[in-house]
Amino acid sequence: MSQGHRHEEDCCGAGPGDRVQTAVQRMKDRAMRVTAPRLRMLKVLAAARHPLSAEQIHEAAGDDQLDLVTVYRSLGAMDDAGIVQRHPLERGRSLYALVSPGHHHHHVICRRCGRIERLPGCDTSRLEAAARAKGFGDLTHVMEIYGVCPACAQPSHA
Amino acid sequence: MSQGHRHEEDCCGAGPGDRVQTAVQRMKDRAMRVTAPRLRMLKVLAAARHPLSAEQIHEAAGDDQLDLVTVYRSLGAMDDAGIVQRHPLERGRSLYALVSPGHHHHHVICRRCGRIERLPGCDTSRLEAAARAKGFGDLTHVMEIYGVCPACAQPSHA
DNA sequence: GTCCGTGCAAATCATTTGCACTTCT
DNA sequence: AGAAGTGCAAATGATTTGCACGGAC
Repeated sequence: MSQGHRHEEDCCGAGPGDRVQTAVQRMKDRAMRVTAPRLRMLKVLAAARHPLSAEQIHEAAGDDQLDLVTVYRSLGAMDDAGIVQRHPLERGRSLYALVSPGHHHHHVICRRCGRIERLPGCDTSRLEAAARAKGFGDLTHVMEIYGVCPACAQPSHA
Repeated sequence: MSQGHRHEEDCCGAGPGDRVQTAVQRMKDRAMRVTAPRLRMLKVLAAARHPLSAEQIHEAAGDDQLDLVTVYRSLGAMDDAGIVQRHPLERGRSLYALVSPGHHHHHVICRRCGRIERLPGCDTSRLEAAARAKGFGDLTHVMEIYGVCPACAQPSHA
């Protein structure tokens, strides 16, 4: 999961700082405590250009600065609060990303190297409508596309 | 990863027995061995009207008739062969279902009671096209919708 | 001062792997 | 015969929980 891309922010609007502030505000609204470990996590999440695993967040935040268990617990709380979005994926792993309202999207994940890229948009409305028609409510969805990225598809790579 | 469409009759009127036979044939084509444990699993899968967990398959096939490990290993092999479709879901669990060519679909899963219902169709073509445009190949996708089913939404149920 | 959040250790749980043995083909 | 499949035990790896302490409000 290492490649030295350095892209500040891709497209629209809010920089990392703003996103942290927004998240902090939402935590306060929810009567959640804003602690040093959580701020570290938020900074990491705000700077990330794609979803991260708990382990990656732990490491990026300085693994000696906060416990992995705390990362899991805080991510759980933030997920419940709608501050981060959890992306459950194959083999029981999950990735987490700060929620950007109005920027719902999904990803392609390379089956071999784990590289992740964002895909624009989401076509689930029809399926969600069908689910709603069956009487289901409070809908959310999980969706990831898996494939082999260009680099890994290179014959020389085999 | 190719699916050879051959009999149209499989599509519309296939009973459990037919589905087992189709799966057996595909296993033979792939030089996979058709063994007693695998036949048991196929019968269970063919009779199911929704995806099952490895544990459920193990139990339904007679937990003393085959080992849980065998269930996992065979499901893995059948998944690779495109005979069963694996539905990875939250918390590291997976469900498996016999593949019905031409009947690709997804499900709604009740977050509270685990009830599963089939939803018609799949709208991922646009996203897969986007992934392909980014150079990714050999695409597959994971997608499940989560919600609260009518029964669990009942106030009296709380 | 209260609670929520944290750290550390130990526990879970679904799934995987090593190895020797059995059984298809 | 020989490879593929199986069973049992033990390992893995991500995530979770128990409990006592510490810090945010």
